[in-house]
Parts: sequence; C-alpha cells; structure tokens
Amino acid sequence: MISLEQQKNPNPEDFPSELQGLRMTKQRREVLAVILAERDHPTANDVFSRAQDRMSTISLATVYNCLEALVSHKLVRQVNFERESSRYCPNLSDHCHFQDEESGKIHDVVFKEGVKLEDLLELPQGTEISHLEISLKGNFGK
Amino acid sequence: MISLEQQKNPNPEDFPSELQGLRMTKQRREVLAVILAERDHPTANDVFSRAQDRMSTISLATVYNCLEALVSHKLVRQVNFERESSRYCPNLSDHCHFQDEESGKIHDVVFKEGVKLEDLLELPQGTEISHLEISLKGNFGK
DNA sequence: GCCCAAATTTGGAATTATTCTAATTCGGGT
DNA sequence: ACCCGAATTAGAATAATTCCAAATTTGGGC
Ligand SMILES: [Mn+2]
Ligand SMILES: [Mn+2]
Ligand SMILES: [Zn+2]
Ligand SMILES: [Zn+2]
Repeated sequence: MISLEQQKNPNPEDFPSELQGLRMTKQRREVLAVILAERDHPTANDVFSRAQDRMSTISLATVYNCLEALVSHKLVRQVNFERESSRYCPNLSDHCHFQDEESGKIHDVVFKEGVKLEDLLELPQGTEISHLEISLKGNFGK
Repeated sequence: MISLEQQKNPNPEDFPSELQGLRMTKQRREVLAVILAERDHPTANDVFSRAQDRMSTISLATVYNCLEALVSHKLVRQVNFERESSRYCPNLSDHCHFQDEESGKIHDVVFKEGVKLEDLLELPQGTEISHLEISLKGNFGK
C-alpha cells in the first residue's frame, strides 16, 4: 500500500485496483498518474494530451469521465476560476487557490492553522457546508 | 443624487446619466434596475427575461454587454458557482455566497467584522489580491 | 436643429467546454 | 472460455458566452 499524498513520480502500476471504492481501470490510473505527476493545475485538455503520451488510444470523453470519477471519489480536486475551464489539483490537503494574473498560473494557498470558517463568516446557525471554494486573483507585488 | 445601495424599487429614470464613469444608456439603466429590484442572484437569462417585460426590444447580446459594463464598473457583482452560469448580485457590500443545495438558491453571507484575509491565509508576502471569490454549498441543517 | 464620429445595440453566427448517446470493448467472476 | 455490468469510445448535441458586421443611437460642435 502506497501513500499517494506526496509521491513524486507515481507509477500507475503501483496503484491498488481500487481506491476510495473506485475501480482503478487502466484509464483512471493513467489520468490519476498524470495529475499526480506534477504540482500544477491542468485543464481537462491538458490532462488529455499528457495522458495521450503514454496511452495514445485514450479519448477526451474518457478523460472527462475519469476526472469526474476521481473528483467525486475525492482523489483529485476540481478547481474553478470564474468562467475559465475547470482545472484539476492533486493536492488533497486543505487549501485554496491563487491565480497570478500575469502568468495565469494557479498556486496553492494554505490556510493558517486553527482558522475555522465560522470565525470568518456570519453563517446562520445550523448551516452545513458541504463544499467550499476560495479563489484569489492578483499578482506578486509590482 | 440617489443612493443605489438600499433602494427598494429603483426607478431607472432616476439614475444619473453617468455612474462610475459609465454612460447610462436606456438598456444599461434597465438592466441595472432589474438587478437592483430584487435581492436575488439572477442569471443573464433571468435578467434578459425580466428586462424584456419593460423593454421588449432589448436583445440578449445587449444584456450580456450591459452586464459586462456594469460589472467592470463595479455597479453589480458577478457570482460564479463551479461551472454553473454566472449570476449577478446587487449587493456591493463585502460578502460571499452560499448556495442551498436543496433549492439551488444563492444567499449572501457576510464576513465577520474585522477579519482580514491575511489572518486566514498563508499568502507569500507582497501578494496583491485584486479579486476574491468565496463560494459555499450546503444546506440548512437536516 | 443638423452633422459627424464614436459608442452602443442588435440578430445571428461562431465558439468552446462539457455532456450525452449509442455502440463497442473490457474485465472480474463463474 | 463465457457472461454481464461497467467503462470506454467517437461523434453528435448542448448551452453559456462571445464575436461579428450592420443598423441605430448618442453627444458634441457648428
Ligand atoms: Mn471545488
Ligand atoms: Mn467575482
Ligand atoms: Zn491546488
Ligand atoms: Zn450577493
């Protein structure tokens, strides 16, 4: 059993045949490997072209199917900025996203330790949050 | 000079001919009035049909043009949830959005007083934030 | 008021990320 | 090896948004 969390160059072969209750098919394995291989935030198309390098027969529809399966089983995160195409993130730890307006690149931003959402927002009590997305845009000082 | 902030039934006629440096054309006035008339978060299409009630000749392209003009001049906020179509918000005060998963409706959520972003996030120093979007999903307790 | 250039509006076509469809292939269990 | 439900595939469909080029409206100068 491997730790997917911080492996540098994951070998798809090493993934168990099931993760989080999701059957690891050849294609899902490949898509997951592609995402885990880099610390960036590729679009579905990026994932598609990277996956094609090692599996030339994979289809874009399959990449979308795999991404949706991986996201719903919480093996990767989906990241949205305004109306841009979705991106996919290998980092499962609690974090949010900052887009550098100059390069368009997306960076992970970690929450300070011990901060709770209720400390920040006037939420009507009883509210249950199932999903939270924080997205920042800006630049790194002049 | 009127206060747009909390007017209940704004009369487009009352808007000055220029706001925030934006020329108030008939159509922009109408689109703005539609958005200010309710405290909800209509889509471009919602705005289009509401605007058509009083201005039957307005076109969807124009609604999109007007929305983009109003948003960029900060007379209206644009709100995004995942890949759903954009919504538009009349509330210019500092707040974020909660979507009730049962009804799909979007509610404004106010920030607690005195909380600063830097208190929450490990931002590399020097970072300048030009845009921030916080979106929550969930439900109101069982 | 009239004229002009510039800005805006308009209908329709184009774009494009994503989803859908229906047919084919795959794979684990027998 | 055979079966059956699940997964993959190519291609068509969808839908929000943007683009385009023509028509209209606008404000400013005369
Ligand atoms: Mn998300
Ligand atoms: Mn926004
Ligand atoms: Zn990330
Ligand atoms: Zn709002």
